[in-house]
Amino acid sequence: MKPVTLKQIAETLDISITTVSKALKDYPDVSKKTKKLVKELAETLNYKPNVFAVNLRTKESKTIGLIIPEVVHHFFSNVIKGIIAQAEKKGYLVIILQSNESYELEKKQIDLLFSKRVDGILISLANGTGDFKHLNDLMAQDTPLVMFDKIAKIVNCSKVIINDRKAAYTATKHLIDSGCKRIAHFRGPLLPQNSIDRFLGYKQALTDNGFAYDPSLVYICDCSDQSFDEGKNSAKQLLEDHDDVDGIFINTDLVAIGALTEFQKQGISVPEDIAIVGFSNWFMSSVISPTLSTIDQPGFKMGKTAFKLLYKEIKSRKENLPIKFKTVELETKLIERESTRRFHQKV
Amino acid sequence: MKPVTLKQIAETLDISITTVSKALKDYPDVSKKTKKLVKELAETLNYKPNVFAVNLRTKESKTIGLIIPEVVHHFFSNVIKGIIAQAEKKGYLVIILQSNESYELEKKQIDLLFSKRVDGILISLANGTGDFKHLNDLMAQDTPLVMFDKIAKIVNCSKVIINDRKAAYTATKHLIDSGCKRIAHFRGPLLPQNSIDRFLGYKQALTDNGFAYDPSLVYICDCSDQSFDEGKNSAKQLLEDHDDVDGIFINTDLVAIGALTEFQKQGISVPEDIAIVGFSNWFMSSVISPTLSTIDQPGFKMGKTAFKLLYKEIKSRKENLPIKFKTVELETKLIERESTRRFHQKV
DNA sequence: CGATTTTACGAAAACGTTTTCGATTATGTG
DNA sequence: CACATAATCGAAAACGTTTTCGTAAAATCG
Repeated sequence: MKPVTLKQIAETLDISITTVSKALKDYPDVSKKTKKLVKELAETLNYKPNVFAVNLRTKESKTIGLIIPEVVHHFFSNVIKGIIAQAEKKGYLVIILQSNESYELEKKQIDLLFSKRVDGILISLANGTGDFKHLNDLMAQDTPLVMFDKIAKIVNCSKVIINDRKAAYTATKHLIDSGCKRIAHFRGPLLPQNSIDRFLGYKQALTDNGFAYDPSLVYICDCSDQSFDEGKNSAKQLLEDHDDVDGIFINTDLVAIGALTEFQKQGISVPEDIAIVGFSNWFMSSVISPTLSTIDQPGFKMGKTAFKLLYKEIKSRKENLPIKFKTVELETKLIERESTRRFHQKV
Repeated sequence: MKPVTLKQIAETLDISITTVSKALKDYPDVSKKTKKLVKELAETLNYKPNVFAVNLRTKESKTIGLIIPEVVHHFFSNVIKGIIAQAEKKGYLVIILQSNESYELEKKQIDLLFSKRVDGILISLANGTGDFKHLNDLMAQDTPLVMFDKIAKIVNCSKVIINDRKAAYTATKHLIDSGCKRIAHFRGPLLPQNSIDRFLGYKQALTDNGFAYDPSLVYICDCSDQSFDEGKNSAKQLLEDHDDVDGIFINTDLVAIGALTEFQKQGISVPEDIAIVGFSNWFMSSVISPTLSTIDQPGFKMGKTAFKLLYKEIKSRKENLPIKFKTVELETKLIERESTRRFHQKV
């Protein structure tokens, strides 16, 4: 009933534990004969090394931690999938924790993962996180850390991101190229760098192309569970406030779809009256009517590369090589769909 | 730089390791005085017990494994969230693996988790899984296992499910009560028990209410990534095959929304021409137009209770209590929305 | 055949806890 | 004061592995 150990194999074969261990790991100083004997017995006894002992000896667990603001999220769940897939390839397991966008929770979870002695941590920051002591402490204690998507530029570690600003610029430029003359923006919450960057990209696209930036055209959506409703509400508000807006760049597909729904309800036609570009390329955006132009945000790939960076760092540390932090910026691309398909007047 | 150990505390305080360990765990046979001393020093040194050693000693890792067919899935991601939330409450961490609906992968992952010596495993079966040796082996080797949602009735372990058959019956009955005279069914793949049960519930609702069961009204959707498109295609096919269908019970909300989209495109109005009931209560179904009637499937709660059952089993095993397997059936409820709001003619 | 190198093996320490059980000291009782 | 009891403590084993280093036997060589 009890799990087989090296000791048992050693005793039944009447050799030492050392030799058994070495045989199983193909050390050169054990004969082919005994290797074969040991391996066969191990096989028939279904021997599995006790990871607890291995961890203790080797000081590593082949496990990494992942802290994510929200699991139920189309983008993040794709990231998770990418991370798990890549980790599995390298023999790593991943423990997932959810910060619920709370700084306090995030701090606790970092602590928890550290005390669990994971080999490294992958994190996408909570919106509330403005202090980074917990992250710097972690790294000071020799735990590799890489941040993705929602990052802190100040923290010195590897990162994988998209260029939110550039992507937003492209999205807004696309509205301009589509002939929009007055372009609004539904932005995300004030805190995370991403919504700031997207906002800045929007703004710069405007000014670069001779448009005046008008703060009254920027609406804030607190992208929570109610994203969809916030889209609807902001759309409603926009219609009350302005009658000349003919294009909107929206922080997120779900909010955009909310807005779209509201417009359709009020008889505003998209894209003829108002063109819309979303963000994320959520699968639903290719599915609704009109299909939604958007920025493709490669979640799965982000997960994969985030793990790859972490893996490199773990390896470097083991081999005592110098570790150099890297920031990789993943390509986004504009997906043109019906919601911006108007009379094109490219400049 | 190196982590603090009991030994270091013991040496600086000039007492034994034993006493330090006991002091930290509030054993009765150590004086308040030394307890205070030890605890204070541990605090200032930021002592964290080495989990690897603890695991080895106690033979448990306070970690459970979770195998799920697909992470990027509205229902499953809610289950994941529920599991993580409940596990965290009890001090457990969860390792997530994805089977991609593959039996082979599932088997490997069970093996992997077993060799990682997780304290227990939560699983929702892959569609392809028809053989259960890997699960029975696992349990024979003393690893607690509980299955949820996609289960195997044959395997003797705790389970948490919904009554798919009953829910489907309710959904279909609702169509009948809404005045539908000829009701189709878009079912899921042939294998998993869930789609079989939903199909059976549909069938029984028909026959119980004096409707003839017509196999030609049952369409199969292989609920993969392309669920939405399958919904569209099945809808298209249905319109070609039959012109008298006025109600459909659909295996999944996403497929239902696909069908809905196709109907709208072809000028079939929902619910007037065809009423639709979906399954899952995906948030999108309350958001599209017309809003979709559906069966609410409590993913988050399912995750929580699945962990609770597993936790109980882990505890029982530790205390050598007899373990009794339990199957808990979670309530589903019909959500009536616009897609079935016709001339009600309740019997 | 003696010297040297290879080959094959094992003893033992170490990783950091937890827990049993025995020993020592302090306290209480008559 | 002698003795029993209670209060504190620590030695040591155990969990199962990995790895260093030493040694004995076998093979090689001149």
